[in-house]
Amino acid sequence: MALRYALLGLLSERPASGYDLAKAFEGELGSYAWHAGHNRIYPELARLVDEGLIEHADEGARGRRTYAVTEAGRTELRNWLLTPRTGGAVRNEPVLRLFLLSALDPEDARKVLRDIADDSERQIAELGEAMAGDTPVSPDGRLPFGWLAAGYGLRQYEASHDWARWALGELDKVARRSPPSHS
Amino acid sequence: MALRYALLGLLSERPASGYDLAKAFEGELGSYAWHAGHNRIYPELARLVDEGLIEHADEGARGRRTYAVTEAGRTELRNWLLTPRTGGAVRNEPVLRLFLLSALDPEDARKVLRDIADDSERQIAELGEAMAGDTPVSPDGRLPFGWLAAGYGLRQYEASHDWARWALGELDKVARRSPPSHS
DNA sequence: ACTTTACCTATCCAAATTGACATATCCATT
DNA sequence: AATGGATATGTCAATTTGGATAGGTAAAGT
Repeated sequence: MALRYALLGLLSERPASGYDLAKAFEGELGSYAWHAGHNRIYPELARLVDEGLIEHADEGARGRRTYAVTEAGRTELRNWLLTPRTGGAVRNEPVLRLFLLSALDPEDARKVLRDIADDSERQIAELGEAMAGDTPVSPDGRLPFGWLAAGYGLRQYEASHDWARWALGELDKVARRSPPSHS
Repeated sequence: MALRYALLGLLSERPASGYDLAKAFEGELGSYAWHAGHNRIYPELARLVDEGLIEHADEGARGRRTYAVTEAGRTELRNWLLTPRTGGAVRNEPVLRLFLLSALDPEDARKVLRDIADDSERQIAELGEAMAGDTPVSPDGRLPFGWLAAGYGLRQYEASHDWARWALGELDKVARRSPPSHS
């Protein structure tokens, strides 16, 4: 039930076709928040049109059809965003991996943690570069889509990095207290 | 396809019944990483037994049946954890909300951001308390389940908190540059 | 002794989701 | 003019999922 709001949100930034929307889900949005392929997008767009939350806006080349949010759609999205949801659906494989890390023996866990630390470091560098410079301005007094999200991503990666290094330290502590069996 | 690994992971900590496992998913594991109800757990346990990844361990009162991981299951879990997966399934409603925040006008966005800041502050206090004290030790040289995860959660909330306050600042900046229309 | 509560496993069905398949157009290169 | 790649929309069967429902046992309270 969250896909529809993702679509409404994307369309509220600017009108787009199903294809455009599918592209959007391949970026950070799809990697960190919610993913959907075109096979789910097209049917959902049809439903949204039925319900009057979006409307057919334009026709382009190759059968391209762009959609735009209606006033009703904007209201629906706003209501959803302003209603604090307790316990929305969470299904996050990367985080599940972290939860299960204790199932590995310390050596293996260390390897995974080092990978996480390296990876997050890389992402931090990338995002930091992308966010360098001044706050971008939008003519309508809003921050551009993605700017806030990028800031969030950056902080998440920093947190992951910190955590991985801390966890490595914790493993070391435990190792010192109860050294490996071959001793 | 990740549920099975969650189950293998939980069972590798200690043998448990389907009921126990369902309970485990109601805690932090289910809130932040992956959720499953008993209606999915029982069939999956049956499949895992079929495939020889877990085995029937014990029979208790009230028809209680506990399962334990087999050597094959342990290997399967280890392989999964050590194989860095690019783009595992992510479906995270709370984060989606953050991505869509730019769709709100600044006033509404501020309200949401303040809620996030308040909420994360509360969570930080809770988790910080839970983690106070020394690193817990396990007899087998492993960190107990949940300790690493709790550390991760704490850092995530701190990142959320930072982010929300930063985002509020960004909104202020934009507001100063292009003041509200009623001016 | 009786009742309530927690424990414990199980299945059914509608809805959601995925992966694979299908089709067609436009554009750039050769 | 032919080829190939990116654009673009759709469908369908098989699986996964979630909500509801069902039925039973042990322990604890009264």
